[in-house]
Amino acid sequence: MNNNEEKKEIIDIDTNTNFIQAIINEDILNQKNGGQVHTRFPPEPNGYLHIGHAKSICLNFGLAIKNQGICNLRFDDTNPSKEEVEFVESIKEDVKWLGFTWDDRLYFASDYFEFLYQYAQQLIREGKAYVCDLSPQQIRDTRGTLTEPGQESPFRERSPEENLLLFADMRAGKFEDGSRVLRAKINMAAANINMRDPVLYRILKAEHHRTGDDWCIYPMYDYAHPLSDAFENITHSICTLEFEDHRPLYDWVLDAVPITSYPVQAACRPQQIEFARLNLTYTVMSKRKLRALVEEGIVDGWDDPRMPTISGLRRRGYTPEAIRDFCERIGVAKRNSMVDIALLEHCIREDLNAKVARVMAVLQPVKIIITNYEPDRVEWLETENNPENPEMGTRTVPFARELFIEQEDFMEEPPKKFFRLKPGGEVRLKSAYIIKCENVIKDEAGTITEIHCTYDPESKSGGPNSARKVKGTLHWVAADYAIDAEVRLFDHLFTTENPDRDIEGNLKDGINPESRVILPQVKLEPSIKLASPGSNYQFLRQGYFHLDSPRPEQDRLVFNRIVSLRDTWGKIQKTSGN
RNA sequence: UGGGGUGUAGCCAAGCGGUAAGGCAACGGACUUUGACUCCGUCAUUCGUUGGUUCAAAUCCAUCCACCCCAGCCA
Repeated sequence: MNNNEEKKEIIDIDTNTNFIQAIINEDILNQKNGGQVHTRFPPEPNGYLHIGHAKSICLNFGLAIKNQGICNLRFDDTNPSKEEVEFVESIKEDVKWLGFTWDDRLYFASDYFEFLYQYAQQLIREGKAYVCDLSPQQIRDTRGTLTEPGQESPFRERSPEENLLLFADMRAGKFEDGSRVLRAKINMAAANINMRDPVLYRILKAEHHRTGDDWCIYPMYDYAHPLSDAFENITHSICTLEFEDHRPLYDWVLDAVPITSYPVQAACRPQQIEFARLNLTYTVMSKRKLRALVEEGIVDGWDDPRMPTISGLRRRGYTPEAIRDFCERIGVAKRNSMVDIALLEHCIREDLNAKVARVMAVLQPVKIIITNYEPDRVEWLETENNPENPEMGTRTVPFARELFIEQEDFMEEPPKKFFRLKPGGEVRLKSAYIIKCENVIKDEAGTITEIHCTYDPESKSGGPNSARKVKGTLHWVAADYAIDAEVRLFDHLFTTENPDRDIEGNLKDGINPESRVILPQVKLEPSIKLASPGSNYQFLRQGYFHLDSPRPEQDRLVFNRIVSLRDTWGKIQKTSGN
């Protein structure tokens, strides 16, 4: 077996290959770029990151880790009119929170402005770029159409000397915004519109969040990006599908600027590779629409727990592990797709099920009186914190004469297979006793105020006679020991699976009116007093909940529902029309 | 109508000439002091279409069809 075959075998062990990893495997085999893998995550600091960015982050950092390579964090800050420091800080926080590190490899395209300027001068000297005095409208008018070639600019044949002077004057601020640009001299008849003498630099008298007013001309993405990649020795420059048409330009720029002249020692020829961005059912992902949700007050902010932003998911209670697992499972390909949000929900349930403590919480309480239990008696009963993980130990919960159970756990006239409390029926109270419904008390309006039950003292959980089986087990809380809290139930933000396709006009029209339901009077077992903000729990039989970090307007505990438990009974109910 | 992409199950996604992986969802069943979890089972005779090459095609060739992206001095 030769060296290459050995390597191939090692690579083949990794079952999680996608087309990009396949390219990398090939590159390593061929010792392209010395077999190194160096990627970058290059956000523009013009907004908050969302789960779609998480896919890119996991891809770029993940590929580096899997291939013993490195990944940079680079801010693509070439358009000062849209960018702010606030965004660079939140982006750094989100990447870190997701569990990735860039060590000392934090870069900004703006750090390269001087080099980029010098290379532009070089392009001018070589006759590969020229200053064009056409207005934006004129440039548009002469670019041609999808089917017709463009027309050459009357300034296309300016001499390098004149171009150099003009470009220097652009930098010196002698011209108004929009009055001149630097253009690459490529081919106005190219079938690919990006190659029809694209703009390399524009005049923008705007304050840049890092370089202040040092510059009034700024490089365009198509010029800055390939060179930034090259300066940083990026081997695999991964971006989304819409840049496929830009790849020839990416390569043109790299060809036009000789590698030997780089400010750093570079040995890499970066390769642009495009993949399909993430779309999720029941949500929107475009920055424009997310901003609209915030600005129109449809949600509370960028970190509203219903938002698909990283900060929203974090506030909702999603864990980095679950999000990384999700990104791993959705795969990477070139086909435009729409991932079912049920997969994300599966990932968070799986993660939390294994590691989060159980607690009893009655969301919509109704009172139970155990008529044969002494009024002043209280028993502290032991119950497991996590049946999936006995190492998490046990705690005690108080049992007394007056309890709360869930309203929906009692029905006077139950349907078939209702394994809960009903007149004359028995249920087990989790980790406590079997009780029997004896009597239902109502007010004048006919609403149930109390349910009178008796308990079977022999049936105590863990006791010698606890083996007696009844069909249902309910969660409960002792009334006098209950802690009050507010609970926010979250559901899909939109009612339609594909809001981008289905909603025309007002986003509001597509919003799920039950995307947030607030329950102000939830009863929790007393152990919850120990909970610290940001911690996650499973509320028994309900779902996974996250203790919200205190906000100024919050004067009590607030729990966000991350996701409900799977609910087979609820599904049966729905389909049977009850 | 030009150029660039993509079509494999309800949703993702492997597959790269040798007879359709895996996950999610769904549906049965077992277990259950969470109607959860777990477990077991079912779920593509067929890969956008139609032809062709071949002993053999999701894989190669041709044809047609559908969908996505591109005419910013945004990224």
